Amino acid sequence: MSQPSEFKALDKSLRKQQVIDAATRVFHQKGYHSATLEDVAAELGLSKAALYHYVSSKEDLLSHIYLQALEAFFASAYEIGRLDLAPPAKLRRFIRHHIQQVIIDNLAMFAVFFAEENQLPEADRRQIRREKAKYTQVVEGILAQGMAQGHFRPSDPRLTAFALIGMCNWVYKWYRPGAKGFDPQVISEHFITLLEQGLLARPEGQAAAGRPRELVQELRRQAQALAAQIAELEKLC
Amino acid sequence: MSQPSEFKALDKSLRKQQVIDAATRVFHQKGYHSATLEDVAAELGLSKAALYHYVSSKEDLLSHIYLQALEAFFASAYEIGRLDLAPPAKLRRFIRHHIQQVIIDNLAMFAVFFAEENQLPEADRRQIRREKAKYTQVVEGILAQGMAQGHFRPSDPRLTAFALIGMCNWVYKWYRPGAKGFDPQVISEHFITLLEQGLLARPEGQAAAGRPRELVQELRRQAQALAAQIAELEKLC
DNA sequence: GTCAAATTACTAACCAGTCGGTAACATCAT
DNA sequence: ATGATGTTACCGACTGGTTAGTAATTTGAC
Repeated sequence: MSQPSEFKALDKSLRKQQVIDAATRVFHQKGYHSATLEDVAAELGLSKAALYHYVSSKEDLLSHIYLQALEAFFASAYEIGRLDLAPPAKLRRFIRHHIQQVIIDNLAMFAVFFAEENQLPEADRRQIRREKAKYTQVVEGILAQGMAQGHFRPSDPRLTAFALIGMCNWVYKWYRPGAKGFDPQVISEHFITLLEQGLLARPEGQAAAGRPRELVQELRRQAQALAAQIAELEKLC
Repeated sequence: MSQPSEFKALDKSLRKQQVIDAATRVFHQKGYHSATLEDVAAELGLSKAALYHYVSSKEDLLSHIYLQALEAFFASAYEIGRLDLAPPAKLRRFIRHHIQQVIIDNLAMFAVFFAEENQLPEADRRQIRREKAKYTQVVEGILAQGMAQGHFRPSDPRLTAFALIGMCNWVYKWYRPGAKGFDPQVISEHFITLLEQGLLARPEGQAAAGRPRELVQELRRQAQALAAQIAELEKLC
């Protein structure tokens, strides 16, 4: 019968997942190179040699972590990008998903993902870079669409995407699960509001003046940026 | 005489700095643990043993990098925090300084700083954590002040500080000096405008300025208003 | 009894740090 | 100025500990 062997197979892949998860925790805590396979084995109550039943090398272990991180990235990103929603709503969904389901649900995984890219062989590294670029492009697409439809203030979509993704990814550096601290939902909504509304108080921008001289410089720069945006748009008309 | 010995001392500390800089580059590229002292020595055309004239251990080398990173952090942060400026102007200065003089001027150093904290002994780690908290508090202070004075929309200053710092720190992940890509000044001003104004188009959150033609008109109006503000302020200077 | 899971015991490579030494140069008493 | 004495900057060769990966062997579930 194939039933038992399927059970076996399931068992084995389940165990393999446990090995990967243990490695993720250990690599996160000690760093990929400092961590030994004995550490990983100890985390599971196994001997080092037993790990080689499930993975072929330490590097293979790291590759698996990266593959799963990419899966987490793209689990819903594409669908959100393709949803039939107005860009602001799309963006809100994306941010909530990225902060909560991607980063916070996989803290250790992304700590490793962001830290150990250079330990991978060049071929894998190139793939990772491509996939990251794709992810940025999803955000860029939402932003560009929103600007074209007049929902968002016009600005360079790539630079804005970098800002947004950086703000969200950085969460892995300071968020600690449990107990006191910020709730994932609170973080998401705070970031969404900050991104949409900005910092400045709405009613009047007048009191916001520092020294006139600096303000003039600042306004001039804004004026230049505006002029560039106008020029660019006029080409399209 | 003490003159000659002082010259010597200067020479030695200069060489030591070269060693630290080389280590920063190598640690950045390969990671602290993967990098060997032979790699660092090769970068300088020296033998491994020679390094021990300038530093006492590999870990000591890493400590030096962290100390210098903290210096870079605080070189101007405190002064900016204490300046007699309105909070929005203070914040703009801070962001420009952080992106350009802290992160971009020391890319490799901060790549190491953000990646290798766990390789330091616990005592050093605690100090680093304290200093980072202080740095966040400078930003928090500016934000809280700005909210109290009605310049900024009220919100949790710590969470906003995390967002801001994350957005700016993340630059080290994608900024590549030289050639094509974004200019440090452009990045700073873009982030400042995004943070202050937010993403949403000004007049209404709706599709008020849907078509490019209307958008151009809207931007022209903004430009005129800006020009008027500039003219008015220049009279005061 | 057989096969998968796991173990103990081992090897080969690597690397931080040490040691003994050398060449170049400075210092200074004579 | 000279040569005795010390110092600085460096090197090649080595050591001792560590660790990825392997081989031979045991355990135990069905």
